[in-house]
Amino acid sequence: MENGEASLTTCLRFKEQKPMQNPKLTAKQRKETKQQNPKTTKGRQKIEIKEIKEENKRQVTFSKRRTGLFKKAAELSVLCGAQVGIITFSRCQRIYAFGNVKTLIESYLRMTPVMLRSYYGGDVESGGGDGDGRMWWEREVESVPEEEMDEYMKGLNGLRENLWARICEMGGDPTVQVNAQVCEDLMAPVNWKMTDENLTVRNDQGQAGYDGY
Amino acid sequence: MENGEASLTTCLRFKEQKPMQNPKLTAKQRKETKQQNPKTTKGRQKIEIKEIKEENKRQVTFSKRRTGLFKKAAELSVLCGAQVGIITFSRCQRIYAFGNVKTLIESYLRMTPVMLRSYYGGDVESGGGDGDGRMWWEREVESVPEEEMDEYMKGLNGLRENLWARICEMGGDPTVQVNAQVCEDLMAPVNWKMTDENLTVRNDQGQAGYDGY
DNA sequence: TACTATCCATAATT
DNA sequence: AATTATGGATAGTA
Repeated sequence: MENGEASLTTCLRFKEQKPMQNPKLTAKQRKETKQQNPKTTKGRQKIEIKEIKEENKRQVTFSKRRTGLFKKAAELSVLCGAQVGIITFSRCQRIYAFGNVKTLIESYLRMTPVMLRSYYGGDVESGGGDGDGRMWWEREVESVPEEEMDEYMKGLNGLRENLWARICEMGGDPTVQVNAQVCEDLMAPVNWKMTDENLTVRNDQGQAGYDGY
Repeated sequence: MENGEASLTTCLRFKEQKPMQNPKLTAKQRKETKQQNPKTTKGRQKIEIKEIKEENKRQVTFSKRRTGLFKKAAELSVLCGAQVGIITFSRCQRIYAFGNVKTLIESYLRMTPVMLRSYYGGDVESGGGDGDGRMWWEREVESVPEEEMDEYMKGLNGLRENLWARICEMGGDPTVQVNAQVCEDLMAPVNWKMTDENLTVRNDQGQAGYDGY
């Protein structure tokens, strides 16, 4: 740990040589003495990337860095004409989302081949289904021959279960639907303005002025 | 446009006073002259946040900033014990994703009340369904009374269409399923290591060494 | 919350 | 791709 020791030494030396600030001085006095001794804080120090234990510090960091992350995402989107969506769950499962998350999720799922598979029948029949270019689960109920009806029902039922299972895979009671206020079209592709209100999505009505973590 | 003029002036002055570098010098010679004249480039300059027109420059910026964004997301996740997922579509609809996107999407959808509504029947019946605490679409086919079967079928069929419609809402041919190689569990909560291979998700097999945008 | 010194991401350049 | 100098994000403090 030569590195750690080195930075510790630096830190101590700093403290010994320059006591940060005389707490007895008023703000005005501090401002006046700035010219002679401009160093009033240690400024930003390097931190190790590991979980922050202190609850309060962690909340502050989460708030600051989340804001920074969303700002970077907005810049990336504008500069490069890309769509960017971010979903964040804080420790206490509060959602913070950035971008047109709903649309992006749908695009994402559409490009994910595992989405629609029959629960009972294994993989979706490849090659376009039953001769008319549609998958079996795309056919009208009325077009299913009577003799295939039972199998079709089973498949459809399984598909429904499978979809629901996928949605609820994370656990928890599937019948409980948290009534989240979900922002959906936050980010215009150009001239997007960054405000905390635009960025932050809350599960409940947090008190104003308290970030809520 | 005082600002633009000012920065232009600055730029010109720099060029006039300090020609960046003599192109005739070898790398070794440049390194040796560093001590006398340390300024060899203009370094990072301030840019306006607007769409980059030059294709090549935009690709480079997208690659750099995407990497930076994902790194920030990883740090946020580790420092604050939060789950973070990012979905990015480049201009040419190439997916780049970060984090356990699948899981986060499922959580997100679970907290979104609009997910499951009957296509025909309007809203899901509130209050727990038909007396056994389950929604109608959760019931086994076998438990549906004969006289309700037709309506049930219609509802189920509608539900299926509704789900699929939601998934495909973005447009495009729903039967086309791009075989995306989707990373699913990229980010361990702690000790997560940042490598380009871990971060980048491609829709196709790009040539090695070419970022592909 | 606001400030400030520091450090890191990245625009420009090779 | 690699390098360098700058600009902006942010850790620490008040």
